[in-house]
Amino acid sequence: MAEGLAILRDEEAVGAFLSEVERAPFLALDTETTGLDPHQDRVLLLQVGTAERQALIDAERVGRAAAARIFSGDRLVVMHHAKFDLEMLRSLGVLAEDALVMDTMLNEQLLMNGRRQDLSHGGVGLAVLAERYAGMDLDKSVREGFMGARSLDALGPAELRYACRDVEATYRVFERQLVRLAADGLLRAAAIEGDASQAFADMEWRGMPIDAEAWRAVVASANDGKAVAREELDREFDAVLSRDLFGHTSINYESDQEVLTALAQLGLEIESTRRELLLATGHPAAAALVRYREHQKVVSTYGESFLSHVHPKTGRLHSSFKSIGAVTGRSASREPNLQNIPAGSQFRACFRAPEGRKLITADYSAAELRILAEMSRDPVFVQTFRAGGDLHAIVASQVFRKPVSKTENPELRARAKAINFGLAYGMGAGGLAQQIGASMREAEELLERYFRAFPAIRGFLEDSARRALERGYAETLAGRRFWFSDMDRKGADHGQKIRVAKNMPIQGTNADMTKLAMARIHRALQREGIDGFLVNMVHDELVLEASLADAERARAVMVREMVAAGAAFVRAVPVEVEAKVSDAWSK
DNA sequence: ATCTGTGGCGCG
DNA sequence: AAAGCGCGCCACAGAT
Repeated sequence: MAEGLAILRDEEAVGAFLSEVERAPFLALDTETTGLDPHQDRVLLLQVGTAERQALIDAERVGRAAAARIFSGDRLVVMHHAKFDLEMLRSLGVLAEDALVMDTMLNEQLLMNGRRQDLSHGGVGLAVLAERYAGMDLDKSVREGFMGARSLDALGPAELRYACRDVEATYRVFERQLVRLAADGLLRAAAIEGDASQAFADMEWRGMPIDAEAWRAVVASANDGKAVAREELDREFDAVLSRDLFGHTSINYESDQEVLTALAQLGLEIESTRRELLLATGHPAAAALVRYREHQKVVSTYGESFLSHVHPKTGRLHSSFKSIGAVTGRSASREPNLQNIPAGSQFRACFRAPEGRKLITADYSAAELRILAEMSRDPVFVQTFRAGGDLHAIVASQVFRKPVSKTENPELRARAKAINFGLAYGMGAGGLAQQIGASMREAEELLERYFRAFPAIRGFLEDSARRALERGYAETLAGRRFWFSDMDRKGADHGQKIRVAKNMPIQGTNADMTKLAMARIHRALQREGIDGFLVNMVHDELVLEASLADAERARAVMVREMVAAGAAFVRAVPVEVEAKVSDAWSK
């Protein structure tokens, strides 16, 4: 790495280096930046190379051109936490649309999923992997030197050597990971994750548009509702509350302890303050508490603190998406979480496209049940989806022995929907009884009727879960795996493992297809020159912002690519996507 | 004054 | 309330 200490500052030098390493099967890439915010901070250094040879590139002078060359053709570029580097490069104007990307961090998560407790953060850092796979010691203390640096001149020889070591480490780690990924059948999942990291990077960088004023109005009205609910609560609890000089009650309704005590004084002995138990008492005080809680939840979680995440430069919400956020393979969103915005509420309407633009919402219809149909090949499930029938309604009419449709006995359809999901994931008769407010005996009978109507469902779920426990892992249709080692170590009981074994392949396959869809949409929009980009993903739903002129084309791309991504895994039944062009995020 | 675990609840 | 799965955020409670 002798030449590594010189910084390349022109395109010819970059070109010369790249031709020297063009025979390498892939390149490792890393960046050093002035900070973590792609909208405020800059890329100083771009490091690229192999295990033997690395180049340091002056990012501000030739970063964009260098990146264009690095990401050209179908070269494989490997990064550790690629989303971060891609997002920082995105702010340099680098699109990397043809890039073939792999991510050593996501690879490690795939390899360790369920095998190590600490997989979420510390356990997959580059320094840890460098040590684990290549016996390299990445001196962490040098790394701090980069963060304060405002320019390349501030970087001394130690920092530059360190920058080269990161590339070397990434390269060596990936070489070793490849062998393990292949051995565990994880190459396809790794490819999906790598592809999706580009879409996630762009999505985070773009951000979700929000109308903060409209949002504040919704919060204000929730605040009013909370105040009213509070007065109502005070009236209900009047007999057991003490008041101060001003007549204010001193009870803290956020404290479960205090609430339980007050309820007991009213003669309501319940084991917890969960909504379900409160409502079951049928007492007006409990009902008032539930109403208060709803407002409280809205005001606290979706109140002013939510708006603190609006970016000062862009005015948008740049949530941080963790591609592998759950052991099933699902992603997670934070700061803010854009995946738990109240549905069918005023809040979703506050996510509005800017002037002259549109938001397009597209979601898979009954994704998990179609996946279950694919996996089980249950004849009734398969036939129903092929015929375009209403599965929940059919379940309801079979189980309740009454005609059910959107118009006839619709409440039974809603119950059947809950049953469908619950039973598919291992809910027992007890859970079902509670869910639908039936007796244990009735629930047992319903359950029996359900599984008689869909003979292959129970058999499939039980067989596949048993096989998963035998071999030690569950897996999705893309080959993503979840090992039971952590659960075993933690002493999880058999039933819990069985339920995870039933659910993970289904939920995880849904994640596989949505991520594949994201990657395909991201690429297609760029290839077709459409003015549109992803702004949110909620497990089986994608939200895209597009110009007015391109909205229809963008919608068509979404539907086409989501269906294609779904069809990569689900073949026995059609994959259906509902998409809608609108001014705001809605279903 | 801060950290960590837990209960409760928003979403799919 | 241990028994349907997966998350993140808020507030409280008990700890340091």
